[in-house]
Amino acid sequence: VSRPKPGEWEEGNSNNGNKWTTLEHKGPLFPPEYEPLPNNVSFFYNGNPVKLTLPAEEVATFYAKMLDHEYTTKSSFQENFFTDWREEMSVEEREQIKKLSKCDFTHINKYFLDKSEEKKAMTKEQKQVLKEENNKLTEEYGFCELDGHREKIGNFRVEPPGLFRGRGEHPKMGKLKKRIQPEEITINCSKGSNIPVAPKGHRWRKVQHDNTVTWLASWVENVQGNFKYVMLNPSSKLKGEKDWQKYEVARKLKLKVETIRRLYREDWKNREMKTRQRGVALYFIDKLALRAGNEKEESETADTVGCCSLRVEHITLHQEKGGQEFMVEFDFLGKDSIRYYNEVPVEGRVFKNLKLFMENKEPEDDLFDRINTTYLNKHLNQSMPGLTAKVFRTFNASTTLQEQLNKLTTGYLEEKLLSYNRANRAVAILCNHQRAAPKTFEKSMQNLQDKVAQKQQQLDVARKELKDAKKEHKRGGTERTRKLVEKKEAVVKRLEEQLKKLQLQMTDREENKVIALGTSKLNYLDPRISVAWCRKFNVPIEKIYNKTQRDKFAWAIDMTEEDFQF
DNA sequence: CCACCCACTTAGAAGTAGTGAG
DNA sequence: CTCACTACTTCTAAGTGGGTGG
Repeated sequence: VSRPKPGEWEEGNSNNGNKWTTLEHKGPLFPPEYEPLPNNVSFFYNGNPVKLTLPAEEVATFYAKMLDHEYTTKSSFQENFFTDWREEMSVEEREQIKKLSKCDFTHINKYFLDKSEEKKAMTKEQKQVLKEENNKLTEEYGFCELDGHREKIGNFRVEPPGLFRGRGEHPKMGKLKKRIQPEEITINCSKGSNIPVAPKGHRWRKVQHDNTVTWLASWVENVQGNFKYVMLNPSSKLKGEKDWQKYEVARKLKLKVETIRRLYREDWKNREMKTRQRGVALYFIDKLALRAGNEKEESETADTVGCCSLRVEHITLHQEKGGQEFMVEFDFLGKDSIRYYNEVPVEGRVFKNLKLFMENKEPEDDLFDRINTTYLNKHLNQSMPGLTAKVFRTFNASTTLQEQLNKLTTGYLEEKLLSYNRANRAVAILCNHQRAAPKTFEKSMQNLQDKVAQKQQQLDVARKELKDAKKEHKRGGTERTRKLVEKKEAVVKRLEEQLKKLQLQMTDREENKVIALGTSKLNYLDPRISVAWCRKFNVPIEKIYNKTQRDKFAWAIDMTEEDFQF
């Protein structure tokens, strides 16, 4: 399939706001109907088995499946679940079941555990059959036709019902996420196309033909009232083009950033408080890659903040700390309730301004009380069309990667990769990308450690053997002893190499404990930087991007620009 | 302005498949 | 061949930011 190259995208259909001309798809795929529990599996209340009505039973299974999850130990999860569960009960059930503490889901839990064991224990052939069935569904529902191209859909399945799992201290955790009916779903496709057929006995909420948006189907989720969309996979032209544009905006910022920095530094001395706050907020966003920090609905969501929504309690000023002047200590929960902790030396003027912003305020007051993200973005847009707060993250992340990669040395492939990963981790640290340490982390480190020890031992033995061989050769040098020395030398060399590689691998793993090298960084790093680096240092692209990533970045991997610089 | 609506990107966790050592 | 572990994929929550209308 021939596609326009990124350079040609600009002139393409981006001007008029239309996202496509034709769009045809099969509609989203619904999760299977609820399968009632067999009669020998019981829910117990107050020690007695209780046969639940189907709707109540289904919700009970959601909880039962999560019994060994930390969520179920949290009181707000329990309370939210119980309240919503009771809504699904019959009058009689509601009368009978009044306390979660008297509910016993362990039998149901065991039933599902056994079931998953059974599934694991299936024969190869049975598993193959299941896989085939799944492939068939993906083949049928997982693709659409957009402007004559067959494109992969990102999420073609309707989200199944379950219990809401918020991140952090989410006030709505445990609430029932209801089953979505076709009657709630809006379909978006082109006028003349084959309209998706709703499941038997059902109809869609609405079928529309709006080509100014990119989604194929949408519905409103009941827990928070948010919109949910079925959209294309990142490998699609539509998403790829958008991604490319994002990096082009970031590159444009690179040309302007010095001017913008000069301007916000000027703002620090402005007589208006609002302007000063704007200047300091931008400084944080630029220097620390903080997120913009939109306001969010209190008590509806976890208490997290970004730059503009920082509160006085989130920073501590130190005139002097650790031998450095004007230190600001940040401690707050950001997106996904990931903790941001940082001690940063700032310029005297910034420090003075922060003091001013905090004067006569309570800890829970906004630090930047005169500004918000809309105001900030409007201001940024005046400096450069298309510039918003989030562009700084893309710009700073990509710039950091480029700088790190520019100072690389050569060596073994493993050494190059370690350096590459380190450059990536520098970005992850900048963006505060973290993850919970994997449960098996310590163990896997130990395994590597053991491997290293084993290799070291082999090496010791080999060295000893080499020494002996050399001795023997010295005593009476023959062709045979010379060959032996050569052979032993080769063995030692090979083992040394293997040991070194193992150690490199171990270092990499260790450094990867909490600093995520997952998918997050991919959102900020212009793939052309990495592709150019691979070419320059003769590293196969598969070593740094897996299949999914290569699909996503096909537009960059195909690029002809040999010596791309961000 | 502000509140709300909507569409889209970004994010870590969870789930699954593949792989390599024993 | 099996099983444990890892690497990859999927899932969906949680952000950003534009628009609109009062």
